[in-house]
Amino acid sequence: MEEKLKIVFMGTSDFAGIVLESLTGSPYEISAVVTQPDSRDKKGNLPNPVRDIAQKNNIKILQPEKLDENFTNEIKGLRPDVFIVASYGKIIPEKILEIPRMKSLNVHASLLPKLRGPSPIQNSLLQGDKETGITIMLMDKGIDTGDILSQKKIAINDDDDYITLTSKLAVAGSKLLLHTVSKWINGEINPVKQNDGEATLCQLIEKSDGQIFWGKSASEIHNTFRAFRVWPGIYTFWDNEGAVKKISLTSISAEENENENERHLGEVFQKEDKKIRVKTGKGNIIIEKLQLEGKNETEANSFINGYPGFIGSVLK
RNA sequence: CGCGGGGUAGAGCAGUCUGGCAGCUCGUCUGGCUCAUAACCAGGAGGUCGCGGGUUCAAAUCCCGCCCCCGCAA
Repeated sequence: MEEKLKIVFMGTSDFAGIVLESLTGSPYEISAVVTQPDSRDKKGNLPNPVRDIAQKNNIKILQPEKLDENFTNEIKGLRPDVFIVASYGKIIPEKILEIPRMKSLNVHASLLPKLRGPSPIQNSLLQGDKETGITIMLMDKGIDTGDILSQKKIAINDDDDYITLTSKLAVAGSKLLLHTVSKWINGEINPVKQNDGEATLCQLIEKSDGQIFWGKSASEIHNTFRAFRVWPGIYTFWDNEGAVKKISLTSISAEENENENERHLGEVFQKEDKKIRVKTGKGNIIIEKLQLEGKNETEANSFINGYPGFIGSVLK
């Protein structure tokens, strides 16, 4: 009888949560889950699906502040056969990656070498791509530069946003991972080097990336909205009779082929159908729901009942 | 003690500083008008002004305590 394969899982996001969930149903043993420390908030802890799923399945949870020597020794003590990493959120030192005899596998949400880095899902949406995918690869000291074990393409629909695309990718990624792991441990896969010449990089997303530039086209702004659906969202500034307030747009659509030449960029207006529109560099954005700073999210039509001056103002 | 905005009719808001009839826009109901509308006209219903206490002839408004929602920062 051979022993069960011992996995240590490392991950933090929603994407990682779905992958972990599928591993809990696999024939392998999950020795421990490593995830980011909980960030605290006045209103309670930020959700961490990985932590929650591990808790539910009675899996040991490690939330180290630093991936230092103490942590390295703790992991060594678990004698893992393989690491599985899915958007952990920190760069993992080579010393740790080298611990398992069957190496460290990463589930990355792009078709590598395209979109290496921490935000592949958002960036595929930002670029308006029609297709992305999942790559399972071996981890090395570079960022998403390791040899590829398997890949699967996923179509992006026009109505996909960060939430739906993450879910699609995670579900497909989970399947591909289980498949790949079983072949990998049986020595049935030859890793393939990445073509570095075709590589593209994506950056960590910052809150300020969510600010809208009205000079961009409606479809570019809408792509930003799709990409930043969960975080950081998209926002703009409204001068309400001298008081400049931040407004988050929480539901919008794009109207690419309309052109209101006589209006300013960022000007808010209505047409016969009463929808709230904003002029952009190319086409209009229709605002369906929004949230004024300090207030709850509201329907755009309700908002203008209370703030009729919104129509005709110019957003910055 | 991190900084700040807010809770008033089903929805969105004004009114609070300076106490004095509970307001606006939308929705809703009734009737009218129109070839027609997310249009227009007339009329109506709908409120423990977040909760508790205090001051006052009089409190949405001033004072004290509490609850809840949200933005920023981390």
